[in-house]
Amino acid sequence: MEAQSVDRRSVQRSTKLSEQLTSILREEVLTGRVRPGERIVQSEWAERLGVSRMPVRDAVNQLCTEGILVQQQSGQVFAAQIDPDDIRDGYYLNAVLASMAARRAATRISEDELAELKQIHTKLGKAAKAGDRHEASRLNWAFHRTVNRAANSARLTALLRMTATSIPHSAFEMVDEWPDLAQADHARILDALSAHDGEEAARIMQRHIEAGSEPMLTELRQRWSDNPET
Amino acid sequence: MEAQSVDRRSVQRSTKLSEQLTSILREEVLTGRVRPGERIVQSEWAERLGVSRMPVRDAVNQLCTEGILVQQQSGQVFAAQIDPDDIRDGYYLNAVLASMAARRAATRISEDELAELKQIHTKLGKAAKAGDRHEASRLNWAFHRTVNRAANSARLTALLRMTATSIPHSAFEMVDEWPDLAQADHARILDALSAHDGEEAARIMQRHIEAGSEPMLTELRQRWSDNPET
DNA sequence: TTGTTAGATACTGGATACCGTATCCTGAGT
DNA sequence: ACTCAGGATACGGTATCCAGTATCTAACAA
Repeated sequence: MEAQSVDRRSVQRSTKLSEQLTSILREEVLTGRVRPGERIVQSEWAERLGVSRMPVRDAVNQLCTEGILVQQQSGQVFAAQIDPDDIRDGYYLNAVLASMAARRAATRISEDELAELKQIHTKLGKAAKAGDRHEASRLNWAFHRTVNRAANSARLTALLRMTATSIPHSAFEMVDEWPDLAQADHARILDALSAHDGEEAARIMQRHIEAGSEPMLTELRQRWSDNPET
Repeated sequence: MEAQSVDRRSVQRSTKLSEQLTSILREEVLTGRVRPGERIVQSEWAERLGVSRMPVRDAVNQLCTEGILVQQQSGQVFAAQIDPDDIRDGYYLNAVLASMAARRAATRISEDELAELKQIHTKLGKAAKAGDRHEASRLNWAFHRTVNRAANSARLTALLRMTATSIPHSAFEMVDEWPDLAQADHARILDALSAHDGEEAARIMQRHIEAGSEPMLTELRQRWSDNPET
């Protein structure tokens, strides 16, 4: 809970300050540094982070709609109680949304986008062979982002963004056998998209994401049972 | 697009101004009064609605995370293109979330909450018999809200709130045979919850919501095919 | 001692004014 | 017709201020 002011000059022009604060606060709650039920006071965090109240306000609002924070009628805001089930549901929901996106992408995807997807796919294969996990992870996210973008739905994109917040970006670097499984799934997804077969694409995508999240969930269950009450 | 300032004194103390504005703006976009792709300028809407920029800012942010509005890197905000598939997906997603909530409610629900649910259920039955559709609709929402609350997950609640925005509150008053179907489903859900059978509750809940949305979706498809390009 | 009430305190939502910056638009010059 | 410079525009953020309300505290009454 010590001071950790935000360095504006470093990232500035790219990201909005309120978004940085959203990430910081979300992390604080999700990692338990801010305890469940703890009250969040805008002005305190503003001072602590060395910013004005407004971007904190925006961040708090955002996290309330994400369900990371909870606002009661009085207006006071508290850290939500997040349990393993929430994480599990979050992953599953992400799979459902990604599957919807794949279905829609199949009917709308252009040749250019297919080509881009194939390129990412082969690059990912090379990175995996070379054992470059970081690059593989990056390309994996690029693959999925491209499919989601091809779905061409602002609403789906927004919901995916929300559910994705519970998934660590480095998640796939943890699992050993993941790259090979992913490559096989991606290939099938690519086929389904090329054939414009929405149902097939949706089916594979959902299984793909659920399978990918499984190792992380067991890992999480492990940690939680080690440490039942924080 | 004419002026329609907000009357504060009417609802005031209960709802935040920014939430009222969120509803208004969402409605404007969803009904097409604000055309897809049309630019949203905070200060214009602030003046039009007779409020300051700030609550408009909050509303715009909220709608961006809902995917009703889209913000591009430049910072400019535009009305999203919402198509029938988005609505369909929204309903389905709502069913998935409600099903998750039911599963969790089954394991956690208290005797008090079960009693409350039963009370709502019987009241709904009476209202339906009496042909009071408005009251029946209200009680239906109460029923589902109670189940969702029993799930006791801030995160699920938040996501449900988001998906619910695409569902008109009066939706169920439109469908003739709905009350009887709903009563039967609700009874089975109640049984599953009483027996603390999560999987059963989840299964029925999902089918229940999907079935309930079907008539509205055909209605929507109808309207859309009548009027293919707004 | 316990319960109630009145006052002090603190925090949020909102209004207002202002600044720096990035984008866009427009028009002049080539 | 094209490019580029400069102005207009709008957004994010800061700083203050205010009103309403919720919570806390402490005195007072039962």
